Amino acid sequence: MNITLRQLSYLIALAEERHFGRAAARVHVTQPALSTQIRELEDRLGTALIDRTDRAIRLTPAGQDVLDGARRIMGEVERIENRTRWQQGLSGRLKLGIIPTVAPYLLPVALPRLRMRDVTLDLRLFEAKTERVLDALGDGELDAAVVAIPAGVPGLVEQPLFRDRFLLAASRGSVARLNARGERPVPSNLNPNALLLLDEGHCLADQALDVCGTRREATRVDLRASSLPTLCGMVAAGFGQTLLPEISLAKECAAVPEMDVMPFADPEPHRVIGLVRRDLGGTDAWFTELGDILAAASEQLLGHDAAA
Amino acid sequence: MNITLRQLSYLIALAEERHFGRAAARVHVTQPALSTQIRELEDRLGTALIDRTDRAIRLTPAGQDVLDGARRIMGEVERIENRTRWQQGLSGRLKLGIIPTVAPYLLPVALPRLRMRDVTLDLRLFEAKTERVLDALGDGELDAAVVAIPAGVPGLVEQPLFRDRFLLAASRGSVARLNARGERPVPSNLNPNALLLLDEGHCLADQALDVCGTRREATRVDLRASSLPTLCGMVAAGFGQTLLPEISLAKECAAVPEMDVMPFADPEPHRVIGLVRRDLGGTDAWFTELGDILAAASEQLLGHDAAA
DNA sequence: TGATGTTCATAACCCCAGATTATCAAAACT
DNA sequence: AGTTTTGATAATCTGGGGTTATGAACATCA
Repeated sequence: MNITLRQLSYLIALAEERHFGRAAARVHVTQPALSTQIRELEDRLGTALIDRTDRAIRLTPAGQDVLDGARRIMGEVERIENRTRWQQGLSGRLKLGIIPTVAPYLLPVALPRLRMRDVTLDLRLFEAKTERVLDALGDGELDAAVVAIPAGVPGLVEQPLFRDRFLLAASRGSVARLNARGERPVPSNLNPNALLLLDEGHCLADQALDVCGTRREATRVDLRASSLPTLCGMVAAGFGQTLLPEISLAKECAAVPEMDVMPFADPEPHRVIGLVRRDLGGTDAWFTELGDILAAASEQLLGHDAAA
Repeated sequence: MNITLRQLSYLIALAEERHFGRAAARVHVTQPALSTQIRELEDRLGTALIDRTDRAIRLTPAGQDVLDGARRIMGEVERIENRTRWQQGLSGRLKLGIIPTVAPYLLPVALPRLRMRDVTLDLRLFEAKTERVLDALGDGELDAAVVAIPAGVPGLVEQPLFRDRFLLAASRGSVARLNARGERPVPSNLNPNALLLLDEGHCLADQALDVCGTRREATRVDLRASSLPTLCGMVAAGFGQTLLPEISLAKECAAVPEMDVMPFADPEPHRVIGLVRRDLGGTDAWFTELGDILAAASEQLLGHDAAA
């Protein structure tokens, strides 16, 4: 058998985690798989690379030497991938992550625009909560992702796409009553107990809690929706009120007529949706190109220029 | 799927052969296997690497770029293998090629000596004619080989092991008759028609023809042995005479008592057996160590110091 | 111009490398 | 001693990558 990139990448993971189990998790395999690959690398090279005498994993001198080479090799591999993959702009396969509170609204508008730009583009979408999207991005499973920025993860490049205002959503009656008073509501004055939120892990829920100055414990924990349409349904049924991102309005208001929205008082709370990618130092023409298309889509969707 | 070293090595072969079939042969796979790997590399990178429009294979600019990276990577891989594999001297797995006119005589003496030196050594032997041995060596399938030197192949390092004299072998009667004359035979005076040789491809046959100043066509082409024991049997049965390497004498003379040998007149014809390896610029302690053991074995076998 | 040969791509099938789950053994805590 | 943690080993299954057979495109030649 021959030495493989797989073995080298496992070695790197092991050297950095100093633990077989964690290293295995990092490269998304089970611990025995990693163990055997390391062992095979060792007898291929005829040398022990890992010092197993001690409890703590440590590299032998030879192991350190191989590790250095492995790092150079994997770096060169990554360089190859990045130089070639995108040098001809936005084409080929593109794996894009996107959060659930944006995807169903932005994509129907953005996808036709992408298709218009390049019919050969093979787009693979990955819809998941922010954390999983960013993990996948960090692992190189995704080429880029649409999330709320700043993501607060080092090593990522962020490009703002649009400013997404939050609006108060409630039943028609409640909104009419508020309107009658003639003043626009203030987020921090909302009754936490009547505030409906998305399930845990959705950044929108965190952002809503943030702008309201509330903690999750103060809210109705028995009523958490796993998607915005569900949440809107609950709001319309009079279970409470919530914050809706502007990007969802057209679709949700049409789908749930018993719900109404109204803007908050200035300064209006909002989130910024951006396109992020790993910082690889390569050309980023494709990245800005993709960003432009998505921004244009949001502009069409929001009916105005919401450049963040 | 991920990019692999296999794909990169296939790309290098293809770039150098400029031909799918030949490149496939070079890496010891069939043409479809190489084709699919190249294709997979291409769609992994999202770019055409090979310009197939023309009849002649050519790399696209991207292909050239990837090729450069691939070369760096494979170089680094090889460096890793050579640095680690032998840094602790002669141990671990050792793949050794050896020609058939040396193997059965040298090995029985050399193997115990190797084992004595290091019981952990996992020795894999490959017995084949010179050409195949050198091919395997060049491919990196072998770590070293025992052949007649100079091998005439660039990029190989040669270390002489011993001087192997050729002696005239014939039936007891013939040898007795020659001895009676009181003079030692001269190779170029042998009757080509009575000269028995090994099958084609054995370097010993070429060397015998060389020292006799004869061409193969002049010999009895209907009597070619595929091994020295067979050849000795033919000689003993009175079919003709041949040249035997000194290293084979003890064994063959004992096995075939009806055969006898006598030395040639000075300057005695001979071949030099050497240990060869690829020139990799790494440490060669293991190489000289192995050479020393083999030379000592030959010394024991030939009963004298035959340092070449 | 049709026949033939060369060359790369594709299809169908097969096998082993490498994954998984389950389990063990040894060391490090209670 | 009992429990937990961690890496190694065993048994098993699957997909990547191999092979052979065949197709399609193009060049070459009678």
